[in-house]
Amino acid sequence: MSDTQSDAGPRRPVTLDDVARHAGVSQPTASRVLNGSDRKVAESYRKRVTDAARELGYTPNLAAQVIARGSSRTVALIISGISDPYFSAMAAAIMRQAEASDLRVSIAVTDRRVDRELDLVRELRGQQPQAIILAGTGYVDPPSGDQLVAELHRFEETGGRVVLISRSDLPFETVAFDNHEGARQLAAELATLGYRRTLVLGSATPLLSMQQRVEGFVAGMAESGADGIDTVVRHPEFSWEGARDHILGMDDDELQRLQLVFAITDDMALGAIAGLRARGRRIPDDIAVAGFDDITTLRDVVPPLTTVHVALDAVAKEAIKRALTPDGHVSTVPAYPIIRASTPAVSTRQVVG
Amino acid sequence: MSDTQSDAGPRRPVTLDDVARHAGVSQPTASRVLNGSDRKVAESYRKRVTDAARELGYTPNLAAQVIARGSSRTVALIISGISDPYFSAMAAAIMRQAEASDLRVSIAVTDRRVDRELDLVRELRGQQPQAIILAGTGYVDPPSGDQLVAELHRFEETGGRVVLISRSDLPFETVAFDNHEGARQLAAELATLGYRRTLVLGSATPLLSMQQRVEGFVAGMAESGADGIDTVVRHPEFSWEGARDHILGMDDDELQRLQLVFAITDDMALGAIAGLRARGRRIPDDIAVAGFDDITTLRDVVPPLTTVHVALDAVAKEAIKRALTPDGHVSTVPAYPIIRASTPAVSTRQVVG
DNA sequence: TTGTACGCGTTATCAT
DNA sequence: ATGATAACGCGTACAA
Repeated sequence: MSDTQSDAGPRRPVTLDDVARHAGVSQPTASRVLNGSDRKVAESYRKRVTDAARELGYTPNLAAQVIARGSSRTVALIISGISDPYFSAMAAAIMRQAEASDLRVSIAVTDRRVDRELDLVRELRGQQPQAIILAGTGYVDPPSGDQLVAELHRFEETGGRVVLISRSDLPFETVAFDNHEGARQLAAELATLGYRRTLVLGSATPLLSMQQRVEGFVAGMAESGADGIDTVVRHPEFSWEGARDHILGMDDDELQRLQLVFAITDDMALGAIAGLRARGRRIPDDIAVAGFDDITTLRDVVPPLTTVHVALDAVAKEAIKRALTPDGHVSTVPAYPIIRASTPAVSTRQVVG
Repeated sequence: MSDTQSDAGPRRPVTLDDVARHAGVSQPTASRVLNGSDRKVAESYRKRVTDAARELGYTPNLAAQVIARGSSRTVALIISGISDPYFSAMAAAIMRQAEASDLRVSIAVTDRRVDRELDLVRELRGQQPQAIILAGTGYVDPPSGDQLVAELHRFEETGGRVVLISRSDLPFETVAFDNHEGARQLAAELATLGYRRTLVLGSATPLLSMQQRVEGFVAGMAESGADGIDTVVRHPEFSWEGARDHILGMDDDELQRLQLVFAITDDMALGAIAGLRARGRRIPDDIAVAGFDDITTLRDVVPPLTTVHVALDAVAKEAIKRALTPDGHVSTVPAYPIIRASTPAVSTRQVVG
């Protein structure tokens, strides 16, 4: 009461105690009115407290609540990046779903650095989140896998939940989309369209879900039973640039005889297109291209890119559900191919060069 | 020591106390070793503590640290969305810079709902962050502006910092990029290229920075002094769809005589292109298009889109710097036009229709 | 250098 | 229904 509104240096934030005193009630009562769930407070008191809170501009100190309660209505999301259209869509979907369940999301980014993942889990564990969601990268042969598992187990032991998205490499609840099956179906459809000689652009970084896409595609092509199936798999750097550079560095003859490039992500497919164009190939007239993910960016790409669609909203919804209440073990969200103009039927296509 | 590793239900997380006891030292000593900055602890003790911590899998309870310290090495970022390529790039840049300063970033999304902004500030204030960074939307005539300002002031009074990005509508530290000047220069260059009859797609939502882009562009065109300058400004919904739909709904005659569409964001420019193509116009043969932001997506767009580039990294760096130590009041990061193939010189262009 | 004691803002337990 | 009082996990004077 003694300090004026003037700029008297950083003041202490308004606490529940201040509110209680201002309202002439005890601190627990104020707590019950403002934050507690059981509302057994007389109307007259209730009003005085809410008024005081508004007047003083009270905001509950979240940290204090977490400490006192022991839980935190927060989920921690560990994701490889956020500028990438795919991951940002994933993050957005998760935040949307989380908000619907009145959950805060704290995002941590690994930037594809393997060891960061372990550090982040350790750090996030300190936030006492309801759950830790690991989305994105999942290495085929996790370098610090044991430690990561140990850390996550500790988190589970203290009541936290661990949810994996698109990576079944660790022994925790997993929400997967069917990378293998999606790629397999895509290959099947493309084979039907007449494609035979394909370059598959995989990932130099050994990511499990990406490997599944490669394998699914190769299997789909093989299963088609068509004659002359010829699928070459390469593993450039896992990025737009990596795909483009690989195309740029290709042998001219090899490029010439190719009918189709399938990249394991749309991002790489777009990089491949950039490379192909730089080498004077027209799409789809000279060569067809297909990707995976069905990112939003595709709406602005010409020609429309054939890809595999993943229902990110469904994934996010399931992930948040799992984060709140444990379910079975692995659930799979379907992924299905969408054929667009970048892969027309081969028969109707001019044979060039 | 008495409990086994077995699944005996959710255990209590390991606390500093546990570590201290396990190491046979006092709790403050453990604190000094693991978290404190002054390292006046005997080497023998130090080792015992770190060993115990590792063995037990100790992680500091962040909430408790925040409470005890009163500060939090966290900045809160309030942003309109995260799936949008522009905002996700902004968020990514800020996270990158923050990490370099050993700061956590907690992201909150408004989804363009006006009132959310106020709610979020209130809520985030409870996290006791070092700073609150408001990026993105800034309304010309803020609906709940006074309350927002009051809330932010309270935050500042308690030692927090407020940093605005690209919106000088509120009386706080601001990192702006020169929307007006960038758009003005763009218009000047386009006028030089021979463009006269332009449709400007602004925003139905009254966003200050967007208004500046419109005004800058209009001014730039007018200042060119060229004959026949004819600039029409429209305000469709502020989105890809809004821009596309506006084009789709345009009068045929009006569309016919246009030479150029300038949209205040690349996102809208791409929507406009979609609309123009749906109406059978080729770009840039029939009509030219320019945007603003220079989002990453543009690398995959054909023809390459003329736009205004903003150095987001510089913006983010400045914002984080301000978040840590107050500076002047407003600093401006330059924005400069990049002419690409979507706006060729008019003289070299076929006059169609 | 190390330990004791207390405070941070909140919720929860228990009398009243 | 309300108010003392004790946690929660950690940092930090202060004393030893």
